[in-house]
Amino acid sequence: MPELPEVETVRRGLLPAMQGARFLSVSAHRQDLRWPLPPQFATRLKGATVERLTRRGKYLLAALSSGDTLIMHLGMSGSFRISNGLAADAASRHGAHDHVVFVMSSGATVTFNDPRRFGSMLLIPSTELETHRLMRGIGPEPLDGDFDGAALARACAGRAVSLKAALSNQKIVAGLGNIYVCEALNRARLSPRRKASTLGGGGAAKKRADALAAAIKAVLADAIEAGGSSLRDHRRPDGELGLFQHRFRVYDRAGEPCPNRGCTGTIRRIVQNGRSTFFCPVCQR
DNA sequence: AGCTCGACCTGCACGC
DNA sequence: TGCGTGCAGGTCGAGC
Repeated sequence: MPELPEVETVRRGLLPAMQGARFLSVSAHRQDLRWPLPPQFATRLKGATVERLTRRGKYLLAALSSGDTLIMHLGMSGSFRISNGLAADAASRHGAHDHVVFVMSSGATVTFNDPRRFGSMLLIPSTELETHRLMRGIGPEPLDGDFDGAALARACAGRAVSLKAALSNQKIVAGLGNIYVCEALNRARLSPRRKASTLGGGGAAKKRADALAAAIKAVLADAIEAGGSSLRDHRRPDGELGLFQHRFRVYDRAGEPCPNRGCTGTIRRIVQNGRSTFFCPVCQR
């Protein structure tokens, strides 16, 4: 499910259920997510209050009153669902792939579901967050004010890889994945096959970097405003569908006309680094 | 160090 | 109907 807009949508959906609320009970129906759940997972959470629920790239971070931070990642197929039934009920009444259930003092039950189990939950002392191996080295937040063409060009300097590979790399920019990389490159009219290092330098290179940084910000902001994308039946925590999939310009649109103004090209699918890329070979150079 | 690729897992859509 | 194949919004770690 999750690239930055979906994770941000999940975060906003979970806020009223989790932020400021205490864990009344925690049930782990499966320990073997991407990594095994930490020892004493339920015990360490129980009784703690979620002081702040934030996001870094595609990670959700719950800072707890206990001094720990709960790090959550949705992998490819993870989702959260909020329900409000009787607490004892809700925790025991769980369906297929409901791996973790939090019963919160807000009255909400928060259920983590993840068929493929590429998602993860970790618990680490908050003081170690910044130096943690999963956090250290994550690139700039693309929606932050100081992310711009120059920052992007700097991160791509000397990179022999394609723009597609570079933007998919969380160390270069945080939060982009297969969909939004394709979408941003189409908006910026840049080829996914172009070398990332060609964003560096003056003149035309600077124009490319500025256009790409602006396109990344725009597509992410538009997608968040639409509540993210809902593919394959995925839902937001409140059960609503995100709507941005209807506004994809290229993703999964091979054979359709390029939507860029004045362009008569046709969207094509290619494979880069083992993943589908969708782009317009006519206007994306 | 950077880069490519296989591996991790389940489910679904497709063709035979 | 069943079975095989390929594909899916991620990312880690082995091996060059």
